[in-house]
Amino acid sequence: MSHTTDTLVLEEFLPFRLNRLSESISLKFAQHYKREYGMTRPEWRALAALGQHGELTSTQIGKFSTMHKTKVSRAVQALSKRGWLHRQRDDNDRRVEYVKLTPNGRKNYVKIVELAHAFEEELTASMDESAKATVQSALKLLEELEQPTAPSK
Amino acid sequence: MSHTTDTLVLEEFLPFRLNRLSESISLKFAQHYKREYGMTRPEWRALAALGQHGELTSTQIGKFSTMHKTKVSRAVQALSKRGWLHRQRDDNDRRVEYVKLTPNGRKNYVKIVELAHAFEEELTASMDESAKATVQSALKLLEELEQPTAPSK
DNA sequence: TCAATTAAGTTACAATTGTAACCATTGATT
DNA sequence: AATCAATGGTTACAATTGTAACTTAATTGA
Repeated sequence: MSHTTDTLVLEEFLPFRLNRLSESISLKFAQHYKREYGMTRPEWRALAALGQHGELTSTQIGKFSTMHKTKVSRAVQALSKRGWLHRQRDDNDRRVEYVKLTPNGRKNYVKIVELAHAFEEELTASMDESAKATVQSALKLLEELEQPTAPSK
Repeated sequence: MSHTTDTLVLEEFLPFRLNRLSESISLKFAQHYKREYGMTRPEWRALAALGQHGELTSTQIGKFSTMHKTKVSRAVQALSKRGWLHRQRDDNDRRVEYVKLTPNGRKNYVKIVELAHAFEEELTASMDESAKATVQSALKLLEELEQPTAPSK
């Protein structure tokens, strides 16, 4: 029927390309916060979610950072041990625990965020505005594939 | 100096977006070959490299599929055990081993490639041609960030 | 009110991965 | 030729992750 080839060119295959890009970029960024703070990726993500949204439950951290609850649990423990988080049980629903950054936690968050902004800027420094726009559009398009917009009304 | 914000919006951060996209898409595709062939991601990648390029050494498989040599080693072992690969020592350099698909290996490779093509088409079915072109350009731009083109001459 | 479900979060265990050490072999240096 | 360094590939061990079971608490509904 159609152009069914019996081979696949890996470098043209979308999942592979995305995976390769993501790995190499994430890894490069991870080196920064790993070297300077000994932080792991799940920890960075939990930190980022808390820094952006303020007080959150672990479940919410998982939602915002798309991590499984066990990863969240371990990341929260690790960040707590550093003294970067404050944890507080909900008195109405004692299963729930609210987590937020301590002053020290936020101080470090801010520093890492600076790192992040600098990293992103340096990474994309060689692209002109139109190239950047293309990347933004593409990301948006791809993200929409994931969650096909709910029919409005 | 510039627009240094003291928070980061995770959903706008390039490494995060790429990672999230890549994970969700790769995972979705992995379900196919995992369910139907019990194959892991490293195995699929090694298979893809061999299917595309023919006979390869493990080192070359690693190059083409961007995997570490231990991953390659284990993947090759697993595929061998299935009878999908044929391995042959180089007589000139007896450290090296050439790996290629057996007829049965190729038969299965072709089937999985069909899966892959179908998956990619279905995934991008909702995009029109111009959207697809945008995605292609963006991927190319991002990939160029990684390996800044060697100065010609 | 008191089982039976369900939810939030942790923990135990198995599978996967990464790092480093390791063989075996080849190539380079003397 | 004899040593030394480098290369292809595997293996051992440690760290990371994922899955499932578990704990505690809340909710449902008979």
